[in-house]
Amino acid sequence: MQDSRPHPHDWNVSTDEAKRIQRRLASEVTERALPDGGETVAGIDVSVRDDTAQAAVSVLRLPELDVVDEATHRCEVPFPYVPGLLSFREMPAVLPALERLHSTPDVFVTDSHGAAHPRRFGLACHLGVLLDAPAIGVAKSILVGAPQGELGPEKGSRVPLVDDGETVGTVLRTRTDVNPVYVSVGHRCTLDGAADLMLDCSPRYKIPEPTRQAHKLSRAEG
DNA sequence: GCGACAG
DNA sequence: ATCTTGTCGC
Repeated sequence: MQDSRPHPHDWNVSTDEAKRIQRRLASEVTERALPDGGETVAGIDVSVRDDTAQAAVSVLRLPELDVVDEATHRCEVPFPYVPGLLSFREMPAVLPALERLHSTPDVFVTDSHGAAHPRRFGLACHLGVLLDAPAIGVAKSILVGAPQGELGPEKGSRVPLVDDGETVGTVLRTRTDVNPVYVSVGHRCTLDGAADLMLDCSPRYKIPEPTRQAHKLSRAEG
């Protein structure tokens, strides 16, 4: 992936400014069909140790899920962890890592929420809008909303994640008898399409292979 | 005021 | 997220 725009965003902002930015950019999230065919999916994750963040991106090709590209970037964390403002903590480390890729992924997947967020603008949305590319959020726990109805125990089972009367995500069982993950729209995808793709990316583990690989890479030293 | 709260 | 050993189960 080649160099993106010079100053996509100023990350040194107050929490109030961050919330205003989220509310403004949330209106730019669009829903549309995901590209189909033998695509490449980039998993993104960030690990933090002693105020230093290491972002990692692992690009996998479907349907085999072979790793075809990787990149990392380390920097000081510029923002504390505040529920709802995760993107302001992790994006500064993620963007430089993306610029180091040798290819341009078709879809981006983050280990966080997209629209399943207080202002409907989680990290997956922020990434998708800044890159203007398809993005999906896959979190391991709920930030807002509640599962609608009971989720079946079988792999592939799914129920809506509803917040304030609005479907903001999908509770998806990627492994039989294992806790589900929470999928939500980041940008340029439909909720069902996102859940379908994440299921295709989880042939063996609960966590989709792209973010699973990125998680390992973010924890690796270097 | 109290509890909840992605990573 | 991170700090951490052993342990139950396929």
